[in-house]
Amino acid sequence: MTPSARRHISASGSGSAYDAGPSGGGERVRIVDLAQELQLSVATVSRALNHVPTVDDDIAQQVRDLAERRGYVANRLARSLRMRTPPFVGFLVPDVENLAYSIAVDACAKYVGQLGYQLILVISGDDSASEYAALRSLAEAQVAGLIVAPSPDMSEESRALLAGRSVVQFNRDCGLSDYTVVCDDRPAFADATRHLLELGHTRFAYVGTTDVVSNGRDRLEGVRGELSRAGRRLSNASTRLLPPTETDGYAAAYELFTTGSRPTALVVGSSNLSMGVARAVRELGIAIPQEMSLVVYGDDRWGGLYEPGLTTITAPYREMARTVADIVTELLSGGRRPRRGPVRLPAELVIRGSIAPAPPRSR
Amino acid sequence: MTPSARRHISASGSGSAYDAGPSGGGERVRIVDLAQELQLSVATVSRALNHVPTVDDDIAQQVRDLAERRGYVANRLARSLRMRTPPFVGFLVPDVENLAYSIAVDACAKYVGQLGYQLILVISGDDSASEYAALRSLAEAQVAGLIVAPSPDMSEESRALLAGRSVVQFNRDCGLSDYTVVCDDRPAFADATRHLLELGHTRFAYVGTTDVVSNGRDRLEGVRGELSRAGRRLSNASTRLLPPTETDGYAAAYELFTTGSRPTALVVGSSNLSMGVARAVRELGIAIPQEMSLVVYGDDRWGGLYEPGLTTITAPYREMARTVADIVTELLSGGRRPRRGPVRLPAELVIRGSIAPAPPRSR
DNA sequence: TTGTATGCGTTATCAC
DNA sequence: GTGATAACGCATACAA
Repeated sequence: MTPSARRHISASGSGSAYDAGPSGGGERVRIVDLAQELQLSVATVSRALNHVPTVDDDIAQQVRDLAERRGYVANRLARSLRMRTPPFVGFLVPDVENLAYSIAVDACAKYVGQLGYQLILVISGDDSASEYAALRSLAEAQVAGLIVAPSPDMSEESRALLAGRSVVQFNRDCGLSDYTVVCDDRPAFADATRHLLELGHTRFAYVGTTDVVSNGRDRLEGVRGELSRAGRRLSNASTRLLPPTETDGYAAAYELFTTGSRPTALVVGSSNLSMGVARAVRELGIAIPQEMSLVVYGDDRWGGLYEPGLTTITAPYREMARTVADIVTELLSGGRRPRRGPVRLPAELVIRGSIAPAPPRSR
Repeated sequence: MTPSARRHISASGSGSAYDAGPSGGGERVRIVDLAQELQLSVATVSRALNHVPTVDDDIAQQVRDLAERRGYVANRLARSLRMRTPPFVGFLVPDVENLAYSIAVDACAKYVGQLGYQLILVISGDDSASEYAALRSLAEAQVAGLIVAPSPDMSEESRALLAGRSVVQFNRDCGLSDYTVVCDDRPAFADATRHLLELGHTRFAYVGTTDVVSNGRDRLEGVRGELSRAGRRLSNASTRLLPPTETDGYAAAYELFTTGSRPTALVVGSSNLSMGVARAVRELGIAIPQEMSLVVYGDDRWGGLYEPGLTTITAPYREMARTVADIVTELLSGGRRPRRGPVRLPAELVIRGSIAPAPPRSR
């Protein structure tokens, strides 16, 4: 019995359209099957399929025709094992709902696809144990390169897993690689603060994420720095650093608005937090911008919908995505290495009606 | 020379931290390397690594310790080739920026990860050629199952590629599989229309996507059906079916608002279109809801921010994601097959201030 | 131009 | 309890 004989066991009277192959056979067709049917060696078939020029034109055409008819699909796992060239690129993100990540993942999946790679997406949930598991599974898949948006507290084991591989850091710089694409938030937050100062505000508050991640730190420092240049400072009571969730933002804002003297200017340093803050604002019936000026962070697409419009600090999502995709592309295509060092793309401040002069009686 | 001897060529004085392995070696360590170092056979090492009980406890521990020390990472491609059990699940989406898809992708990546699979993400861009290429690459990766949000005009070749595989349709039903998770938009669109009718509106307009996809059709039919029950109909002039992009929405709305008699009630049937429409509304200074009532579709997170709030029809994204992840999970774990037939989750109508009685002088 | 034989890293089937 | 050895599907060095 030939090695492939046992393959041809499937019945002709196949079941539903979903569980039968193109020719009615459930089993995948391999090179050896084609070779047998054409009375050729696997080597010749392989060469024909790969357009190796030494193979006879007629034979080659025959092979490719048969391959098409029989619905032959190459096994990339086997090919990759033999060629020692992995077909995958990994992308690790905390979550893919975040617009920054979804746009970047989208761009990278398209780009690497054009290069013949495929993108394996893994989610860390910003949890260091899940992150390690995710990275390990990427390593097991022999990824040719990986894009990593590290969690704030990446473990040593995780870092070790990354050693010796082509990695590009995205959105967060944790010193894992020479290749990094981040958003430079600081100037935009400083600008926003300066605007608020010029509008006469004195009671500032900031709601942002924990400052161990570089982004969180930068945003907070943007506000703090500009305040201190004006001889002011952010009190601890009016600085809230939280996990980036809607509910945390809501809770923090609610408390901020209902205890002590209410701030007249509030800057929010995260997209999810912004949504929670907005909910608290609306629920408490706080008039924007008459009673309070508000600067939020994140997706700008809805900010312009209603009057007075929402002043928004927004990351250059598309540009970040394009940049990281370009770097990965260059890294993979093996040509000249991309320029080393972090690429810092400035965030943009979009001013709309949600900021206004401080109310007269403030302080 | 032993097979592995040529491996140990890397120098001790390694370069930067990013291009050296944990032990300073750039080469990956394989089972045979561990076996040689411990003077064992590859079989024993493999068994120890896989916790096969027949192996001596001491030996097993030794092996696992060494594996850890040397940073051994299994090659899943080789394992999968041998075991004939693919480690991947594929997910095909038109784009991953769309909230419905990003949430579903997120959920599925997490779920399949827990089952030891990894998710390969491919993007079709709603283009049938890219879609075919994407599906083919998934087939080449030998995916154990795949989740597909088909493009409106999926080609025959693409369908053939899907035959014989476990597939779950997501968000769009194109008759590719018994397993389908979609949003039932029709009732919500009908509800919205009924509200608008009760508010005395007579000049309706609808801006939606081309109706060849079931979703687009359902949404339009929800509006049309309710109008006809009230003895009214949507004129062709006030029905715009377009590709789902912000710019298309803007252009269509702009034209709708500036030519002929302006509608007093507008329903939008797509998230991207909604953003374009909103931009046109604001740019033309149309007062909502005084001059026009507006119902949009999509992400509801920002709709409640400002007064009067945005009446929104929103898909149950989380529930859809959870459902599709559950089905895939059941399909993969090979237990009892999930219940066949499409799962239709109803869209939700969130009523806010953007709808109001029709202005007095209308018709 | 084509066929034979070998190996990619792993697991499984046999002996021992 | 352990060790040779053969496969998994594919690509290539070498022989013919």
